Amino acid sequence: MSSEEIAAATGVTAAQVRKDLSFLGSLGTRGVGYQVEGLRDLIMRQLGLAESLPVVIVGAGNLGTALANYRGFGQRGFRFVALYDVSPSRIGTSINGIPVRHVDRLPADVQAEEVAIGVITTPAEAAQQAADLLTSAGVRSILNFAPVTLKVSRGVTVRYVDLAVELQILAYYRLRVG
Amino acid sequence: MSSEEIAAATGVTAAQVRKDLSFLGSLGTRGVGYQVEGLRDLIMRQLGLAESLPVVIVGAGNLGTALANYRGFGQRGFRFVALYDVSPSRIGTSINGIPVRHVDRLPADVQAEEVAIGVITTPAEAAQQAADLLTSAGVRSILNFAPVTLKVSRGVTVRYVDLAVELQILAYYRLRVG
DNA sequence: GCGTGTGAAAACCTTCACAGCT
DNA sequence: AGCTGTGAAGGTTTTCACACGC
Repeated sequence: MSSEEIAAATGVTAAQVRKDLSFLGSLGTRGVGYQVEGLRDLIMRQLGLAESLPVVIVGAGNLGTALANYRGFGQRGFRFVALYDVSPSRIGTSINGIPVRHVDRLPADVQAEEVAIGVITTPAEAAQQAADLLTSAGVRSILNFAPVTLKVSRGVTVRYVDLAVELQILAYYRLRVG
Repeated sequence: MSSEEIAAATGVTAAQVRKDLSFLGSLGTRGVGYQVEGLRDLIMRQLGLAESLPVVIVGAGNLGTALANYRGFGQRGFRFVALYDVSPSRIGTSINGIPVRHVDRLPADVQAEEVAIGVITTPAEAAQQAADLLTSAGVRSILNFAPVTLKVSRGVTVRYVDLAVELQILAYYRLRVG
């Protein structure tokens, strides 16, 4: 597959594809193109995702449930250990085969499974508590869906996904370009 | 509130706050700082979000439901008109007061309500169809949660939120920085 | 001949640092 | 005295364009 074809399939420019891939080595064959399957494996290995990375989800509401139900995380290199909540009606159930447990059990599970990443899908009010719980259990990477800025100690990486912000960005382009 | 304080609250640098705001005009008072309430209103107006922008959601599964249940879109400048699905068990119900309708009704609703933005929360297989439906109804901005690249005509803006990619980005930082 | 790999150029974005206003 | 507003510097990312290998 040529860089041109990869570009068309992914919505990036061909030059960008070539530059980016060049950082990982000379992966293509001149005059021919790239072997996509090989690229995929190499990139997964570079990300440390050759075997699945364990992930926990804090908050078993609609969004947490949506994530747990989302197929395809397996092939993308992740494995959900459990969801954590405080609501008695949720605890003890399971979603797509993933158990819902009381947040009290999170620290032990994180230790046992060597969980590297935590996802926060709680209401905004509970997000900081969730972050504190995760970091004190040893999680150093957090994906936060709650619309609040989290205070975390140095060395902890937080990535934010704010659904309203995504819509606002679209609203912006609508006026400029679109 | 000073640029320093805004920076601390949002996780950006003070210089960045000042530069960004400077593009909208001379909004602060030297020696004093910014009036946050006024900034908020101005930015909302600049984004065309002074009065709520109508949005439709295609796909009333877990993720669509999560979005519909998410409070706070009102204050952020958006209003969900309806969710659309094809499952008879979902059609006719409502989520957080937002009706779930058959996708056939989408074009008429988009026209009637002058919907500007569509959100795709369908399974991957149905996402392209959803995009075609939205664009032919006149929607020119799409927020896509399905993990596929959409083919859309020129003039249509698509923004992607891929939950697995977000985790992969975290996995990357974990190796480099974290 | 075709498509990669890559220096060099261009575009873009962030940070610096300080003059100037309140 | 304190904090904004902003040119200039510095840094990063993207695009260009073409020599080189298959």
